[in-house]
Amino acid sequence: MKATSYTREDLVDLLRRHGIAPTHQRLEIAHVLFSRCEHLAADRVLALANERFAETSKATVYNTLNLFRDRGLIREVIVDPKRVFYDPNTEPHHHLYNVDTGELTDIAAEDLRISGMPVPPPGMVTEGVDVIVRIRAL
Amino acid sequence: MKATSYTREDLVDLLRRHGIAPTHQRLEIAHVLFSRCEHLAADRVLALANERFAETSKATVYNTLNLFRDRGLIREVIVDPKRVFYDPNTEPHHHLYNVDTGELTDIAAEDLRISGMPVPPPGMVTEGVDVIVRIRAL
DNA sequence: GGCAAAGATTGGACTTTGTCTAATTCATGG
DNA sequence: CCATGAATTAGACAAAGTCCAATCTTTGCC
Ligand SMILES: [Mn+2]
Ligand SMILES: [Mn+2]
Ligand SMILES: [Zn+2]
Ligand SMILES: [Zn+2]
Repeated sequence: MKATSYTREDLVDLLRRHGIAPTHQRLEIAHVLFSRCEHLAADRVLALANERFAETSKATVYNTLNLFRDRGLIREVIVDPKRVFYDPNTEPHHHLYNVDTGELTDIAAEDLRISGMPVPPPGMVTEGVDVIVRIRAL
Repeated sequence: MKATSYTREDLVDLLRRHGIAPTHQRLEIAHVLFSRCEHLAADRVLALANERFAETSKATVYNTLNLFRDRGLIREVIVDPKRVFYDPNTEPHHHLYNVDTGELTDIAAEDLRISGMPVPPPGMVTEGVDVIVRIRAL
């Protein structure tokens, strides 16, 4: 939940370090993702990217989110069957999901200890461990 | 992973105990879910329910899965943004997900200990905790 | 059993999220 | 400035799931 403020140069640099050509649209999308530290769905990213000037298409938003995810800039959070959330924080951490409101918040990795992690079968690796704590009113 | 074999009477009873009228289609779907202890997506349930005789529609499969879920007979597993898996095992337990093959297997609750569970804010309750261990070839 | 009311099922239209494609636009470096 | 490769785009498409109005079953009651 660091509220780091990235300059345009920072973002250009970030994309370049991940082997991504820093186009206008990609920078706008990166700005949307990294300026706030929220968990956004694609439709929100599209809306926010076009808030000032409409210049980014739906196809580009999806292309870019998938690209950023493949290059390890962002991470998907699968918590709602209706849409994928994108998380600008790729450090290991977990999630608290309010099933009533759809609000998704972070749980720091240190705050939650898991013991007894299964050893992956030979020839397989553990890609990640997601913990989702679902909460609800009442 | 108990391979309990339910008779038709058992299933009628199970549905009645959950306040569900045991119709032909619901019994067939319950049979599909409880005779094998797998994690099935809706399209698989539809295919399996109609294997012997085609008598159950897509709408009924979705209606019934949602009903069974609401009444606590089955549980959803959200692990793949493309489809929901239905789990006939509603006891607390966790999941191992093979992202290459889509195979989903159980991790017994006792085998995985979680410490530091966040306390839900006042007026909220923890509905459940899902742990998904994602594994992949290589 | 027979009947009516309540409840369940159904085909198909619809919605939503996401992907794909072929055409266009853009960036770049020589 | 131009050629070339890369990125963007509109809109068609796909898949999962929901909704609806018409029809069919089930069930409680006589
Ligand atoms: Mn912006
Ligand atoms: Mn069957
Ligand atoms: Zn997060
Ligand atoms: Zn399971």
